[in-house]
Amino acid sequence: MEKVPPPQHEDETSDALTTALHFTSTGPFSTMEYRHDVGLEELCPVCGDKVSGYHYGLLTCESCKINRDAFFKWILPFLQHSQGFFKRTVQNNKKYVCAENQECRIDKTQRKRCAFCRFQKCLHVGMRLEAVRADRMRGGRNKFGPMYKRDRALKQQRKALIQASGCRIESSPPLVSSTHQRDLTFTGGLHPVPVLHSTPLFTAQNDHISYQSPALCSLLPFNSAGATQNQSTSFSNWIIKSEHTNNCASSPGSAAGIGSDELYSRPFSPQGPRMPQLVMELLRCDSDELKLQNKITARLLQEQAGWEKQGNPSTLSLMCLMADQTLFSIVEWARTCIFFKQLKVSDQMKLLHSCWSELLLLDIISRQVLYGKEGRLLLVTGQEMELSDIASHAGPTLTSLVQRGQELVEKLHILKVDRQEFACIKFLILFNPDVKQLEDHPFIESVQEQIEGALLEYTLYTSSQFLGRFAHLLLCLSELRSLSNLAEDYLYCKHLSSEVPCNNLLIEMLHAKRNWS
DNA sequence: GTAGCCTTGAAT
DNA sequence: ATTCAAGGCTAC
Repeated sequence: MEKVPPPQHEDETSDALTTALHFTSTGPFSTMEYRHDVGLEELCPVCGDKVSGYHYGLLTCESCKINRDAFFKWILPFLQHSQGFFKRTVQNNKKYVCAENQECRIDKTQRKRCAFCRFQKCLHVGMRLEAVRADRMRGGRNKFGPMYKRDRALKQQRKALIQASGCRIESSPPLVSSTHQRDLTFTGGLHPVPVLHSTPLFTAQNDHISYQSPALCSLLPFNSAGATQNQSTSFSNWIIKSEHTNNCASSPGSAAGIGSDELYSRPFSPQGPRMPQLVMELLRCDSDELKLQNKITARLLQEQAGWEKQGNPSTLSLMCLMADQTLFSIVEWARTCIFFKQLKVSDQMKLLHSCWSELLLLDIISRQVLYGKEGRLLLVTGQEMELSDIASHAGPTLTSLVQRGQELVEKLHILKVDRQEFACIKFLILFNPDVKQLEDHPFIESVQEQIEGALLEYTLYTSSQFLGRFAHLLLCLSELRSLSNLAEDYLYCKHLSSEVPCNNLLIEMLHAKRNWS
């Protein structure tokens, strides 16, 4: 569906960004200085054979590249209504069926044995449907060019990190145990409620606070560079106070832009990978979970007073109000966090408009992974819902969304993703260089690269199988993106049928993104 | 059907 | 002019 590839910004940068960009524009792993053969010694993620180059979105071997045709025969039954290329292939409409349990092992020697599982694996590792040309035109370049370029730069960086550390993949011991924190309880004074609207959530108090659609720009400081820690921003009837207890806004490195020299200068100590300081800096930008819980609970308590007039809202409406409040906290996090507050408000808005739903979803998912219990949904207020209850009350779309969300939570849980990694992932989502018409594109790209580097280094530091882990995290990121798109579509439908509260930030963001693209 | 090699052609 | 990831060809 994509029309135009994002423009390449490799020109020299303005003074304000010089420090931050120094690392990527002149450093040893500049995106402009990769060698052509970077990564070619890698193994095909589908079957483990030697890769022959980038094919349909990632480095694979020639054999798995060629198998796109069979892949399309497999996918065809699901795309009967598409036209063009698929119509031409329709006479070969051969349906692949797995003779086993759709979980055949795919490797170099066995890859021919099950076409179904092979192509499922192609999909799973990230081969891109869109890279196959409907018109079968040969040669030329496609929109994946910049992506391949970034990937190469990252691989080069990774290789250099490994060389610098002198460590081998199989000999790197886990240096730090998982930082899972499952000892925290958030039940507080609130009781778990199986289905929200069956029980009053909060005891009513205070006056009803109504609000009109607060524009995102009113949440952002007029001059982002001048944002201070305790600045109050008012909009409509809300007063939002920045109550961050972290020191990210006032830390010495972040005020005028973190220079890579400070945070990311020496990839490794001679002994091996070290804890990247940048990761700790990103973590410091996170607000405390308990404080967030109290703040959002308090706001919802105020809201509740207004409900008595119209009767209790539906569970879905309540969830939207909660999501709306969480969105406020996400915007607050963004506008005070490192790197982002250096951006112009216009770029800040573009980035937030593009990724709000991913951040929101990540917030929910990370809460389940870090603090949740199996089979239950832990809300931002600290309350819990039975997932089976949600499933029994939800329609097929929401049920499948929840199901996929649960699967992602499970994946991240098995990976034992910790707060540090979630903090990095949040930044990776926020600093998306593929967002259109960014004024400070080079800066945003450089932040993205720094964060990727830091996350990679962190996984090196904490995991014995770091390469797989890093790749897994990035895979989860793409699943998160597709889930958030589905969630947006779902929400939009519910909005059109007036089943969710309007005039809030959530709906405003929903509209803004649709108008934008 | 598979997979190694070939041709193509927009972007650089 | 070069690059390199598309699609094509064909021996197996």
